Amino acid sequence: MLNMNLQFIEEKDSQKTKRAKAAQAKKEAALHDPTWAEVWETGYITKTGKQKPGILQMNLTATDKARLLDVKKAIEAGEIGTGLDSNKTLTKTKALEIYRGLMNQRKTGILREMVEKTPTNYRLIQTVPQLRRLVEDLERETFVALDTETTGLNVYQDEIVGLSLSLPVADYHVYIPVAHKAGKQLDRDLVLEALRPMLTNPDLGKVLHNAKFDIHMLIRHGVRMKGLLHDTRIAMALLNENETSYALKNLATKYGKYFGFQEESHTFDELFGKTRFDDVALDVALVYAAKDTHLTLEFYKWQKEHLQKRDKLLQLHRDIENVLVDVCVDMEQTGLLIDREFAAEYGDELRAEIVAAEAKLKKAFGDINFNSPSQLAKVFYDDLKLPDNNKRSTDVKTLKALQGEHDGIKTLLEYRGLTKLLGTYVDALPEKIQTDGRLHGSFNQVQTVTGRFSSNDPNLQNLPPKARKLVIAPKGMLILGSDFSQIEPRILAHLSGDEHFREPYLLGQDLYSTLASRVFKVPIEECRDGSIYRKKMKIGLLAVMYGTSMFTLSQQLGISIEEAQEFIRDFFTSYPGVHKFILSVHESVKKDEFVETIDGRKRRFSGHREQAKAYDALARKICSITGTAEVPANFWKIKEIPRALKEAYQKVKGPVESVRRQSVNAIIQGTAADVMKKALLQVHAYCKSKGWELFATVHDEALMLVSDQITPAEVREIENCMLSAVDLNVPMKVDTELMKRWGEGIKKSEWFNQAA
DNA sequence: TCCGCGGGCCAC
DNA sequence: AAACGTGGCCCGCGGA
Repeated sequence: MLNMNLQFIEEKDSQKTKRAKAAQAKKEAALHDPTWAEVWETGYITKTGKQKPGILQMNLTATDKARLLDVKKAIEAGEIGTGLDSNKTLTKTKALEIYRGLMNQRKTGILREMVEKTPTNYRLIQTVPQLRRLVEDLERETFVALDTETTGLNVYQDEIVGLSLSLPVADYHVYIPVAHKAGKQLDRDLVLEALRPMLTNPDLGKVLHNAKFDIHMLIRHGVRMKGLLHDTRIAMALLNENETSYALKNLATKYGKYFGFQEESHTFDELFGKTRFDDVALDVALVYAAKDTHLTLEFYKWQKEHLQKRDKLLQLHRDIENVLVDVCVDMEQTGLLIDREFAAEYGDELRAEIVAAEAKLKKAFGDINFNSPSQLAKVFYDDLKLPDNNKRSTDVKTLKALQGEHDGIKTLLEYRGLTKLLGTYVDALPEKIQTDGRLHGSFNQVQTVTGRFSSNDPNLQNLPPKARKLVIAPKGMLILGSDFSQIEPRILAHLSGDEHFREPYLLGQDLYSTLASRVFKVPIEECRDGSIYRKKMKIGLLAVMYGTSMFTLSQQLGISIEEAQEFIRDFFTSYPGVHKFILSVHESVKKDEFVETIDGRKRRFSGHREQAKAYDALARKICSITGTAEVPANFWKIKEIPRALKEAYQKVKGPVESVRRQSVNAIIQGTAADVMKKALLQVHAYCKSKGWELFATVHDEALMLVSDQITPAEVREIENCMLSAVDLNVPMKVDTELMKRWGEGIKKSEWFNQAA
């Protein structure tokens, strides 16, 4: 209920939905764009300069559309002139030119106004006495807000040019310039040394927005910050995982009215664009930077109130996410050692194979760019007249189906694999190596709606086995990877409480074999590892957990839709607790418009209640006509159902079923993410005590660098760290591998056997 | 030259 | 008529 009074509940579209929506929007914009017509009013000018009346049919990007509306408003308000005679029509080019001028005019105006309105308790620290006074005042604080301004965003290369601090007790906000190109200021090292006791004091709480960045920057200048109290970016992600932007200024613009910041806040980009912060004049820098920590401080107080009203979320924040920041920083600092020689050789090898494949492809398909789907589609479906099924797709699935039609397709598939491996991994990874010789990817603990980690620049969570081989352990060290075995099915077993589903885990039997034997009603001997029953069951369970449609399942299993339906029916009959659990999630998300993990992480689905009610009502109506318990899969073909009813049902079916799939998945995936985060905290602490280092996490796996003298007992310790994060009503299992080179892991038992 | 988008594809 | 959850990166392509 508490969620209702806040504007937290917004739905962020998945990448897939976003793409679909964008495509649709583009289509519509291309057909008819009244916005543009409004701006032009009298018509439009064609490329050749001819003026035409009527509505312009032009494909406008959403950005341009917004810009033109902005220009229109500004002209009407007299903010800016068009510079045109009144009888002339505005061209698109001219309108965008006016827009640029308008932006510059506004920017200058905003900055001037900001400086003029600098609050009296915003202060520049430019002299030693001022700094000394600041340090004295800091001693009376229990927490402060902190931020760094830098030359750029690369935490391994860029530098701090200033620090801002907000002092709640002393009630003032400072900016300490240390490396601006102009203006009176103190030396960076001197300032950092003066602040070091305070920065490294774990008992003085620090409040930051996106603390990871500033902690990295401070490490770069030799200071390891301690005492992170609250990260407003992380807290915001917990309070609303659907937020479209987590930039502080955007959040302030949206939520500032709740904590005393009425006016619009402008992002760095809006105000400074590509200007480096050390080029910014000090009076401007003060008002911009001090406002940052001022905002952060007030935002923190406001967020704290809301967290305190939500026990579980507060705990999740305090005990998991907040303390995880340091783990994340360490993980990124450790980075990965890349075998450059191996990468170079492997790259050459791949390049040779690609050249050979290209020659074959040229013979088969002509001199086109084989990386271009549009050029390939032209050759396949226009020239060679291959069956296109109205899709003209060139993806792997389609190509595999077409393999029999043309000899060159097999080569194209090989070529795809080779170029993907080379371009995305083998060539790309070494290029990201920083000056310290290590590859430092970024791990983000609050970038996903479910609570999983994401990774980027480069993404270390999607390296295929062949690319993992580029990563090696430094001398005297080994790579150790521990992963939770079947964590998501185990969580489903726990949450559903299904006796039969839990049984194999309690008895230490193979889950998929047991499931297969029960569902397919065949002896367990026929369902062992490698059997077709077990394989099908694995796909089937994924379908159950993620709510796959019968169509997709039938495709994946190579059976008819009816057989797929029967399979799922049999599964639910065999495991009624699982069925009950899934239905109960559907019910609760319909009632609450959110679901939560065991640790209280929420995923919210705004507006679902309404749609789910409509969907259920329409489904009942259809069922009353067909006389069935559920809407038949082939309802479109049933003549007795009125067309309008079919259409109304179809319209809500997609979104409602999508939310249902997402909600079941969010609980399972999100709980697994919570478990992994707790495990990382334990593993990190243990590694630190040993002088070892965590360097990555891949959803259900923790990867670390350990001594090559590691003992079996120490491996058990690590596994126990992982297991201590789990509290389910079925046992958890952790598998550990050791290796010199990632992707060449050897099970711990074999590793120690062979060493002995 | 840079940007955004779409198709495609890698991981769990 | 549309068809499975969570992510990020590469390339081509069209537009500024």
